[in-house]
Amino acid sequence: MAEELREPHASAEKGLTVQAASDEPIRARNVLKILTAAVEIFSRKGLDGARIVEIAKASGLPKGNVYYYFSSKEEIYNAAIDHLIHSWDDAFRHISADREPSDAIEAYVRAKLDNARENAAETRLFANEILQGAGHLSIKARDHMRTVTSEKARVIDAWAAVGKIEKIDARHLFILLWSVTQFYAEFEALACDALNVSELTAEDYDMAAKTITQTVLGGLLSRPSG
Amino acid sequence: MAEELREPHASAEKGLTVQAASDEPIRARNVLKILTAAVEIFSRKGLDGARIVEIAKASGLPKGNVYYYFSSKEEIYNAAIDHLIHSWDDAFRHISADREPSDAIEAYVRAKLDNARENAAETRLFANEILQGAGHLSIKARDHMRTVTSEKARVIDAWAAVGKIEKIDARHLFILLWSVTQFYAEFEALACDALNVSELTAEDYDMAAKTITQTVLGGLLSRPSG
DNA sequence: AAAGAAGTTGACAATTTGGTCAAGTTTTTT
DNA sequence: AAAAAACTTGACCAAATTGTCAACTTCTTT
Repeated sequence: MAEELREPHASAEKGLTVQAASDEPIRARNVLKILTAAVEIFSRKGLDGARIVEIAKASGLPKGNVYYYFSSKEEIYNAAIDHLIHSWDDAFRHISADREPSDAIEAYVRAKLDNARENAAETRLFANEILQGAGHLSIKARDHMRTVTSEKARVIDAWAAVGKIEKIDARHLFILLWSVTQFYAEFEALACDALNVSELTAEDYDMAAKTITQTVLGGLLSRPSG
Repeated sequence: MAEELREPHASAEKGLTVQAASDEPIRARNVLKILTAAVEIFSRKGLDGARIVEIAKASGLPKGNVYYYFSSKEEIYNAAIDHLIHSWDDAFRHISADREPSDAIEAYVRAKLDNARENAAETRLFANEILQGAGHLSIKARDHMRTVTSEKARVIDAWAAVGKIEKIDARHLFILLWSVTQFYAEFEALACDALNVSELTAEDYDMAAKTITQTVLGGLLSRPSG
């Protein structure tokens, strides 16, 4: 032994992608570069469709350098999707029993839309991973999502129990809210066509939030006025 | 000349994938086999991620035979996505000015969900194509979608104008309906987690239709009763 | 400033992949 | 039944792609 003790492939440890410079400036910075580029490429092409030279080029690093930090394409992919879950259930905080349903749901929709707009690549990557069958999401991550969903479903049920909202299947309601809030980032090309614009602006997202909350809260059918 | 005049790569002519046996039984049958397998594989992996040996294996034909009918992977891909649009706006028929909004929208939601369930692979392929930027959808196809969307938006506007429904942004409303009805097929893994089931049954789809129409039509907030 | 650790790089090997093809078999036409 | 067209197939090739590595430079430690 004692010959080669350097351990190059430490890869994504704790929250390497979150904060950048501190005690390991070069490594942290380059890993961040690689993961940022990887999220972008993987989000469009998926694991098998992405070429690591593409990721290398997008990160500004030569390919050999990428392999200095990660030992395989799959390792990059796993590191990239690892912290997706956090931003996923972050917006869920707003669904809490002590708030008024209309406030809570509007806040949730806006948080979800903001996140989708600000982290479009991550949102697409998540979609891509689910499309392919979610084979790279850890059991732990999926368990967490199931737990949080069940917990929040009870909040909806409680609102319905005290007559604050209509009786509704909470889980299908969540699916409705997830799908539409993610749509604008995931299927931007289609959203642009539907809205007859060349790209989505902040105003489009704002109008989306208004339309979603108005529809989901108040419904389409005219209220019995007078 | 006069040596080799056979022209193998006629590929996907008119509606080869629609009807099977008739005047060109072998070709039609094999092209259908290939396209069916291709839709499945492409829907999960995308154009770049799919391997043609995989498609060949899934179609039960040797790779060389696949290349007898198609000259390249991209040609298979284009043939596969070509007729996706048809099923897309098929459900849109239900949104017509002479129907009652609640009937029309419920019928639309059910038609869209049924189609997503029956043609899950096609639905996923469409999603995958849009995710990647819709670069393989023809200008003509996208124009058609824009036209139909605008046309149907006028129906919504007309309903609102005569007071049958609340004033709403029709285009964002369509996005809401598209996203949620396609979600169950595209992100089945996530839907299963959310619903706490191992696979989606007809009952799940039925409950989805009920929840969507109830929410969109009537809204969550309790009606002023009494 | 010397030494060791960390990071960089282009060239290289091994494998996979898209696509070709000649020689065969089956089907259709005459 | 003979000829022609359509179809089948595995072997083959060239290009692309993943992953390796030895030599090199830069940074950190003492």
